[in-house]
Amino acid sequence: MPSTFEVLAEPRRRQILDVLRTRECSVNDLVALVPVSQPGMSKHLKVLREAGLVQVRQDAQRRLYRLSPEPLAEVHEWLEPYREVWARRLDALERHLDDMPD
Amino acid sequence: MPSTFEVLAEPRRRQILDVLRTRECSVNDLVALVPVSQPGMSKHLKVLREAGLVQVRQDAQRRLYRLSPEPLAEVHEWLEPYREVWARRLDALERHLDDMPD
DNA sequence: CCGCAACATTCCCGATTGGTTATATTACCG
DNA sequence: CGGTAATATAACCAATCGGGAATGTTGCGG
Repeated sequence: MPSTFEVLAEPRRRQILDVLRTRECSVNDLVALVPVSQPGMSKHLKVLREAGLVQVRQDAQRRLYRLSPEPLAEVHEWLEPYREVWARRLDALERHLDDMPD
Repeated sequence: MPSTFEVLAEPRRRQILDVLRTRECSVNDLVALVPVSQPGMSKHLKVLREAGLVQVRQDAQRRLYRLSPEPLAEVHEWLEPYREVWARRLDALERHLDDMPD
């Protein structure tokens, strides 16, 4: 069972999420927008589903996929201590620049 | 050339970064802390180096690695629009709960 | 300048991954 | 109920990846 990080490693999966972020889509819609075959799209969507990053809703013959962003919180939280590090670095840089006469 | 996302997909590489976040380390230090052989560690460090996530400094025979968090900003920025989505969802949930009589 | 200690590289392996083609499956519509 | 549109699954392939053993490389210390 791949982690959210591994699921996001695939550029096309991120691209799929970028589309679903703005609107619900059928599989065919996504195939038209992302350069991948239909079976390939179904595979990616399965990975995204199992990671909890998308949800499906049936509409006649179509399946409408929509974003389910909760698992992204894990990534956000992993990143948090690093944000502190780079904020500290920016502070130090600013103080250093303030000390420069020119 | 792998993206930051792909580099972070590896659990052990995240583990390495977690260590380097708090202190500068030699390769041997890291081998003692992360379950991987020394050649394996050198490989991971190479990937991290080429991604700009760590920097090296030579100290006698040792090489001291330290975190270089800047590339993580890319991940942070990709995540940003999604934070808005899940913030909206939490707001909606709260409003909904406030509307419930019980 | 020799020998060791610390790392990096090479080589090889099994496993996984992403992709496509071909083939189910499913649900509507006439 | 038969056909078709939409999607999923199966089967297969090439490429990549992570891992370890063996082997280079480099820089110090005596």
